[in-house]
Amino acid sequence: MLDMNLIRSNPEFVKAGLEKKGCDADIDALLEMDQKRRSLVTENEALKAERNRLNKEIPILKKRGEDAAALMAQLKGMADRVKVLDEAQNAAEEEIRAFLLRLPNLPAEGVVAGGKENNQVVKRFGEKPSWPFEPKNHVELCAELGLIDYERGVKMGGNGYWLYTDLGARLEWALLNYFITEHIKDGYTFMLPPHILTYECGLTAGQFPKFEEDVYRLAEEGFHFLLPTAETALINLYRGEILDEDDLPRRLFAYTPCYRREAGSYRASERGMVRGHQFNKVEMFGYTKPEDSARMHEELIGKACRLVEGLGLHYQLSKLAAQDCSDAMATTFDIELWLPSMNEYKECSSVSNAMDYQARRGNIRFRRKDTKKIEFVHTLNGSGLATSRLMPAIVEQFQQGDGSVVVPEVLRPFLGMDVIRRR
RNA sequence: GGAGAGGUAUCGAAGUGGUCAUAACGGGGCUGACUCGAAAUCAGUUUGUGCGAAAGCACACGUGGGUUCGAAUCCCACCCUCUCCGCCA
Repeated sequence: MLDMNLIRSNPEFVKAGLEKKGCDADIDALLEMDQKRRSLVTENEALKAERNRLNKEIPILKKRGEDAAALMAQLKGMADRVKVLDEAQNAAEEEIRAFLLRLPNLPAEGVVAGGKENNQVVKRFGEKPSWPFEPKNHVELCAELGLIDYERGVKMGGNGYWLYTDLGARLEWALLNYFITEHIKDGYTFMLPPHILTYECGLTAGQFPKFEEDVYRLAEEGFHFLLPTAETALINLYRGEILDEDDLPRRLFAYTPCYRREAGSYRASERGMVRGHQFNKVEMFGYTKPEDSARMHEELIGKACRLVEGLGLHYQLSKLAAQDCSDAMATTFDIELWLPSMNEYKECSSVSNAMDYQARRGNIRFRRKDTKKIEFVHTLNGSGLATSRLMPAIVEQFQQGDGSVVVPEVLRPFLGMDVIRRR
């Protein structure tokens, strides 16, 4: 959520930022609503002050045994007017809130305009592998090596699901273990949150109201949904709380499956595990003071890069253009893995700084020790990492002529083998 | 699922229609006094949001409505927590 004070005091700056994000919301209309609201508040509060003053006289009159009927009749008239003003004020506030909840975050300084085509590759690691034989794609490799059972996965979950079998399950688990171990080494705190969340969680994260249709909603009274990422849970850890300055920064990570409807199927172009309705992810999450969020963003990007580098995979790091960042984020860097069969780089991590956007939605604040002032925290998140594109990248990039796949060294202790072979 | 209890500041908790909700009482925190220092003791202090240039005003007793001149208090709906019983991994 954007700061109404900022919109009021610097509308041109806000408009320019929103335009960069591809949002054409009518800010002048919002300013008008705000003006209307404030004049209602002024009128209403003056009336209430007068009412409160007069009301205090009633018990005094009564105690003296005097007749308060005339005063009460006068106050009755005021009460009716207050009721009308209250309703108008509530309606105006609700209108503004609904408007603000749909506005995306402003892009951070230095984020370029435009969409995907303007993303900038800021770093490359490794090289595209080449082979003296015809390389296979990951669907073939995973099937042949018995890592994934696509058909039976679909039998269980329908289109968009797969089943990790035996070594595939163990490889997946080894990846997760590797990430978790590294995060613990870095002093991050491990969390296992609920997978079913309330509507309020999605609202705070910035996913609702816009993307209500993109999550799996449970058919029951109220609104509960399966989390699309652990970020949605972790952003709600301190919702509505005022933290001590000493509590910051907070460095967290969580493992959860992620459930996404992915309406509008990409299946034809994205085979295998590149896009599914359920995938595993370890998510890093940070809470900081405003002045520290840029530094933590660097830290999270560095951590995500190191995890991929540890696996020895060729990737590129991209700084996203404004319209490729999701709504809630001010700036985002993606780690994109090379998938030889697709001749494309595919995202396996997205590391973002939401600044105070999510904190405002969830009212997450902290108190400065010296001034005692309360401010919104900054929140950051990043995959560290999502596995569903790692396994394809690993089997494709590390395949050998005999159909086997060399296991990255860092996974060997967890998997207990050096090479995955056909059996 | 059944029965009961309850949601008031940083914590415990009083307050069942009025003129002290920043809110009794107690604890904690902070500041000061006393002390070589600490403990103990004493005194003071300790919510957030909105509107406003400011003074100040308004709002908030789980949430949303209702009754009333006036609601923490009465009525309705919803949310949450705890205890006991049942069921279950």
